[in-house]
Parts: sequence; C-alpha cells; structure tokens
Amino acid sequence: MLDMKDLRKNFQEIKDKLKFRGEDLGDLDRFGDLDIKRRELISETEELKAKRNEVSKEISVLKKEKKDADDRIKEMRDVGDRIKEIDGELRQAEEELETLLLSIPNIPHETTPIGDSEDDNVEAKNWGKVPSFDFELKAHWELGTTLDILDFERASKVAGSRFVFYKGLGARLERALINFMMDLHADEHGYKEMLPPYMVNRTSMTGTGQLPKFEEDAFKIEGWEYFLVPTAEVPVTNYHRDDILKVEDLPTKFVAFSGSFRSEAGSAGRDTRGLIRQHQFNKVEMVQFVKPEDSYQALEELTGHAEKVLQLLELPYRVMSMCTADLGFTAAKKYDIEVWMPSNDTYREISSCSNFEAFQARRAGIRFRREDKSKPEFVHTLNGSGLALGRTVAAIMENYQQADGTIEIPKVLQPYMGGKTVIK
RNA sequence: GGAGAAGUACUCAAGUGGCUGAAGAGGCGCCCCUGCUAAGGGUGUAGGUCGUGUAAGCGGCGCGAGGGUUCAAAUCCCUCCUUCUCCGCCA
Repeated sequence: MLDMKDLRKNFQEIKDKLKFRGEDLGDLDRFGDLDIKRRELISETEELKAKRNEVSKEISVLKKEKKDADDRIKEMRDVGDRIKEIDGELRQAEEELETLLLSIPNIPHETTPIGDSEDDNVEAKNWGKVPSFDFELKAHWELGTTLDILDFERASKVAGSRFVFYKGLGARLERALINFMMDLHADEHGYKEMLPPYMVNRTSMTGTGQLPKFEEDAFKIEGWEYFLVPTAEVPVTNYHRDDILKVEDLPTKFVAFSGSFRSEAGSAGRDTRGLIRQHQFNKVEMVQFVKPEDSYQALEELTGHAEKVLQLLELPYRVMSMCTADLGFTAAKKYDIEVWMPSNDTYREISSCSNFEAFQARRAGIRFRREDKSKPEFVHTLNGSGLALGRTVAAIMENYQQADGTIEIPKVLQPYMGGKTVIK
C-alpha cells in the first residue's frame, strides 16, 4: 500500500513511475475524488459529533438540576440521524478508497531498471563456471526416476499433477539441504530460526500483498478462512503485524523453513516435468525488518546470503536485477538469483530477494519507534529465498551428474548425508 | 465437539447509562530526605490514529474486533476473535 498523503501530494509523479511497470493501474485516477470526498465527510460528521458531545453535557447538567431538556434531546435526535447518514456514506467512501489503495502496486526504486519485459532485466552478477559435459546429459527427472529417488507417477496417482514423492537418498538430499541452509543462515548470517504455521488467515495474506489481487494463485481451505502459505514470507512477516518494534531490535532477521503451496493458475503447460514448478515445494526463507535508511544495504546483504548457499554448493548462478515490468506487485526493487540448469541450457530462478520498503509495513501495520517518545514510523521489510529446495535439488542433480547416471554429492552436504559422497 | 469464565492503559486491577479518557496499585520520570545502600516522603506520568491548521493548537474516535439501541455506552443488545478451566476426542 502506498502512503495516502504522499499520493495526495505527488500524484502525477507517482503515477508516472507506476507507468513503468506496464500494468493496468485500474482506478488510480479516482483517488483524488475519493480522497477529497472522504475528508469532506469526515469534517462534516466530526463537526456534528463535537456538537453532540457538547449538548450531551448540557443535557446531563439539566437533568441533574431536574430541568427540562426535551428540546435539546429532540435536537440531538436529529443530529444523531444525520451523523448516522454521513457515517454510512463515509464508510462506503473509505471502503472504495481502501480497495483502490490495496490494488496499487509499489513504486519502483530509482535503481530498478526500466523495461518492458523480462528481456530488460539486467545481469548484476555472474558467478561460477557453467559446466560442460562430455557425455549426453540427462534432465533431473530422468536421473531421479532411474535412480529411484523421485517418483512423479505415484505422486500424480496419490495427489495429482505437479506433486512428487522424494525417496531414499533423494529425500535425504532435500533434508540435508534444509539443515545446511538453516544452519548457514542461523549460525553465520545472524537470522533467528523460525518454524511458522502453514496456513494463515485473510488478513495476513493481505498484509504481505498476496490478497486481494492474487487470490487465484493461492490454495484456500474449503469452508475455512484459511489459506495455505505460498511462501513463509506470509506468516513470518505477519508475525510482527500491528507491532511497534523497539529501535534496538532492528534489524530483526528471521529464517524460516516451510512448505509453500501455489495453485500455479495461469501456468498450465509450463514446466510440466520435474521439480521446477510444483503445487507444493519446500523453501528456506529469510525475512528482515529494518530501519528505512538501511533497507537498500540490507537488500544487498540478504541477496549475498542467498548467493552464499550456491557458492558453497558450487553451483553456477547469475543475479538479475528485475526491471520495472518484472518486479512483482509488492517490490520496489528485486533481485532474482538464477542457477544454471543444464537440461534447460539456461539459468532458472532459484531465489527472489526483494525490498518492499514500507509497502508491506503499511498494509500490515509494522512500525518502530526511534526514541521513547517519538512517533512510530513504518519499518522496511525485505525477504528472499535462501533457497527454494526443489529447484536446488534439481540443480544439484543436473550439475553434479556423472556419465554413469550417478550423482556426486556436493562436499558441503556430505556431513549432512551421513558421509555419503555419491547417489547411485 | 459439549459446558463455563474472561478480555480495560507498560503490568495488575476498579468500574451496570451522563461529573470516567477511565479510581487504585505496581512500574517508570522528577524532587526531597537519610553521608552511600536499603527503606521513606512528595509529585508527575496515556498511547495511537484520523481531520483541520504554517504552527501552537483545536476537534473526532478509542476500554478484544465489528455492528446496534440511546440525546448520551467501558457500562445495555447482537455477531465474531482470542485466552483460560472442566468434559469428550486425538498425533
């Protein structure tokens, strides 16, 4: 959500910046009228309420003195009716305004590249050497099926398409990665470990920006106002919803492991094979709450923390600075980390690190106080995958595959795999 | 799932229609006293948000949330949420 006062004061400038997103800005132009209408109604009703309060005191005095107050009471009855009327209009105006504000995306940061499509994303960094194979390489789903560590067929029998069973050392590899990543971020990068709920309510989904616009992307529990979390970002960021944090607690950094559930509406036919696009996948997610002046520094650090995982796993990757057209609804700036995926002969997204500035904080009411008596300010929130597990498993399988169809285990994971060095 | 109880400011807590934006206590701030400490005395301490204003200020809202009744609601009514106790069920 954008700052209403800012929007009021700098409407055209903000609108121009939002245009770079190339999205439909909906009813944005109605903001001015709604805003004025709302404030007019507030002034009107408040004036009447002030009067009512005053006269009510008079009535109270008159009654105590056993004097007649009928005239005043009658007068106030009319005032009360009028207040009710105006409050009704006001409520409607505020609802419209709220709906409007919740549907406006974040303003891109000045360092976000301007572009029309994903082709305009800018490579910010490139790490590692893309491997060359002197044998015919296999996709991870082939390797996984042959080694009997992934079973897609039975998963579609038991659940449906876009689900998977991990088996044996495949399951072990995923579990090793979870522990490895959690340990790294908790012990080396200063995040507090957290294990969040996998279902959240509507308010939480709205707080981080998944709702109201993207309800079709989420799984909702039938008969309940619960949504399966599409990412741990939702429960972990909302952990501090409506809180006023102490300045000495900033930055607050959480790392959470959770399942992530996505309907993948609109992705029919894309990445239908393998682990790349599942309805359910595991993810280690980093979330930060920081002072506004620190958030861009924090974004670089957080992205570095995600990169560190790939560096230790010795997987080649690049960091892309997402352009205005590919930024997502909530972010002001976003880096995608893309890992080399041999079967695709290209890089695939494995992490997404974003600075939301105060966009989520405003929706979710997450604030801090600089000093004891000072006015609360909104924090800046950030998050980033560190990393998506399924895609990491796929990348390891493909990049570490051997000519005989076995898979080497990255050195750093071997202690987490009971000392094993190869999956065969 | 059944039966009951409760949610008031940083904490505990009083409060069944108007003088309660809220007693009292603790905590915290300041002052006094005792050479220091412990103890004691005095005194102060409401947040947040919205509107309006250059500002000081003024005004609205507020006692879990949202509605309603009333000239007037922490107080009466309705719905919801959360917590606790007992019973049942259960990993």
